[in-house]
Amino acid sequence: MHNEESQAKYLKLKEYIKNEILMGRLKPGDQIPSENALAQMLSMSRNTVRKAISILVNEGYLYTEHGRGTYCRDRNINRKTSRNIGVITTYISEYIFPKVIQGIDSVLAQNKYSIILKNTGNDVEKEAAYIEELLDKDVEGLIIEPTKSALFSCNLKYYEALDRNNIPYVFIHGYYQQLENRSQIILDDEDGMYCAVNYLAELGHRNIVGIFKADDIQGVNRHKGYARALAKHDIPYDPGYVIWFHTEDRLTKPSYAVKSMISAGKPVDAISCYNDQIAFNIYELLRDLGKSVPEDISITGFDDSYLSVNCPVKLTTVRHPKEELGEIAAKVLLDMVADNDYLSNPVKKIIKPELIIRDSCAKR
Amino acid sequence: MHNEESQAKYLKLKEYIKNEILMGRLKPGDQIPSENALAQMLSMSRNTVRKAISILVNEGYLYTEHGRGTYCRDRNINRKTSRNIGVITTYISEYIFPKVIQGIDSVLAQNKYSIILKNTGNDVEKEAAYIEELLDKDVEGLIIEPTKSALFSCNLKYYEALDRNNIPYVFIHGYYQQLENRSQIILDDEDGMYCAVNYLAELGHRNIVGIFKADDIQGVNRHKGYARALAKHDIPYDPGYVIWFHTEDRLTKPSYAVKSMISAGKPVDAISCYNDQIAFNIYELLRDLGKSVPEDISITGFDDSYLSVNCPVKLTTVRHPKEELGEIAAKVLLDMVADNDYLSNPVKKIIKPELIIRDSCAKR
DNA sequence: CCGTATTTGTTCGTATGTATT
DNA sequence: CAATACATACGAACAAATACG
Repeated sequence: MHNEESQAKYLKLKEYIKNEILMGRLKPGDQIPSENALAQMLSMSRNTVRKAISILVNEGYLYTEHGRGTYCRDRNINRKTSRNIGVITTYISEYIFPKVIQGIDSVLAQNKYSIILKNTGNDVEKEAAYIEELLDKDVEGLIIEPTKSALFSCNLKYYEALDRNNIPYVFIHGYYQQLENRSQIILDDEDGMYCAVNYLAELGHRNIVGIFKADDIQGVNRHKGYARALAKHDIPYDPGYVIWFHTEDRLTKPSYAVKSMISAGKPVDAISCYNDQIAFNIYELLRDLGKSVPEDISITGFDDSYLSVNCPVKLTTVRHPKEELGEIAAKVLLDMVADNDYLSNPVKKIIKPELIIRDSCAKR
Repeated sequence: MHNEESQAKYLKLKEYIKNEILMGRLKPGDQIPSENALAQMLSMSRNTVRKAISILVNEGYLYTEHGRGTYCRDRNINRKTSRNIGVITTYISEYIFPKVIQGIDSVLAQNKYSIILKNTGNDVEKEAAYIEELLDKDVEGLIIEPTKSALFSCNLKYYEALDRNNIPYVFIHGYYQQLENRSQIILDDEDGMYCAVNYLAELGHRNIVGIFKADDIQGVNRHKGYARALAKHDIPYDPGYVIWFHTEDRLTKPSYAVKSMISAGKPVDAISCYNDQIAFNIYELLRDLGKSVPEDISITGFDDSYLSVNCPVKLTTVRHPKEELGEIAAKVLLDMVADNDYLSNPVKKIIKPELIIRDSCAKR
């Protein structure tokens, strides 16, 4: 077999039909074209068509009636009792993930549900593949941390498939603009960063660098808070003080950009960072450059993670209610599972963060 | 079709083979004649033979191997194809858990398996409940971090149920003595602690405190390594220098015990800790007591976690191959899933740890 | 009720691809 | 490398169930 996709013809047809069903273009009870018609349309032999169909019959997507035709089966029957909830995260890291999943697990375990864990590594295609996989596994609901949520989601059709199959889902941390009217448990990222930058400005700092993640909505919103706080204090917004990084260059870009600024002699009073990881890296960079925190430069983190207390100079940061967020998401989802009309009642919780003042900021 | 039984040829062959298996004339592992051979013998086309075989493959009576042949499957219990693997951990914490699960996930995702995650909070009854739950959910295998593995397991019957149901499982980090001949991927805890204490002794320390967890087998084994290293250096074993703690008092007991020793004026040269978390706590205690590390007292950790590098004085510790361990466990489990006779071939991997020398130990 | 067209079900033959031994 | 075994694919014929005029 030497097809472009190096995939068997019958498998391609199988996937095609399966997709039509998942995407709702084929609804339960709908008749598919006859074997002969398909064979002619797709210029393959009837035998090959039959092979594809027989697999889908075996998997429960189709059923055949002798002399009548082949039809799409209603697969929603056993869905409601699996007592499994899918959790799709972007990263399984030491950072805030463990506490969030702890919160989710505590609520789900109490209600005798299990977590099916998937992580995308912030890869949009994996997100699509995993939603499809979980559709197959009959989960009763999903908790999803969106992948690259600042970008337009190309996986919209998969979310629509979830809607059609009556599988509720809750977004955490971020959401897609196209799916704004879905349930979501998020932090008020704008307000959080506003608090941090406002605090820096009140301490007398004027040249405040902002470091933000460009590819998720949290980064975009935190940047908004940064700009708003500057405006309040009549500090002109200078794009030269704003550093944007992406998932792919997260380990190099922020440090490199700050280093360039400082060695170019640009005045820097303070640096407000996208999160504690960045702040920790910036702290180490400044130390290596011979600058002391907070005497020479103040820095703020975000998330109130273990890093903010483990850092030699404890970081002033913005509280992220990690476990609580997981708990709320799980509770909201279970309510949606019980509610037949959940699509009309999306739940949006925007958690107000608070500033945690520690040792990494000083008066100017 | 006008056969005597008015039955399709392929159905007859199917029933015939199925009967041979049920009557025990075809035993698990036996090879059936090749498709061509059967076609010739029974004077039917190879296609018809294939149809019969494909049904039996689907029903789980046979399996085919490309290029080799078609074999009889061990079918005393219906081996499902849920493509789910249960993972039972003791804690979902920031500590080493995320990296271990990352390793597990990377291998399972590659093989299109999903993780069903359960955490016991080190509660033996929850362990039992979750094994039972996962039996219900048709997982194909389990990766289990044993709960309180130093104690005699009262959940033996649940593990026996797994055996009876042909659901393979792999222990990680520890194991139960009663289930010693099951697959297990563990660290050589004794050797690891031996290296650490040996290193301390070679630096000239004699009064070496050891802090160990009493309720898991890792603690017991690490204690053995501690004792062996002392013996090698002719340092008498003094129970007064050994601190045992349990899951429940892990946050208070070690610090309290060390504090008591020091305020009682007992000479302490070095402290070798059960893990980096304990070492980190002890570091903070010593700092608060005005002792400096490593000048006044040397300390060692265990696990090479983020804590050992985030600690203001970077900890000398023992390397724990967190991701690798997860990967190995997942690979071994998948091999067992494919092996009908996995119970006779337990895989035991004991990973040799190595000492990571950083800044928390000094010559006496 | 009959006949015809359509649709799925069964069977055969043939050819070629690919993995294993 | 050759032989063997399973995998994919095409084409053809006929059987059996159904739909419809």
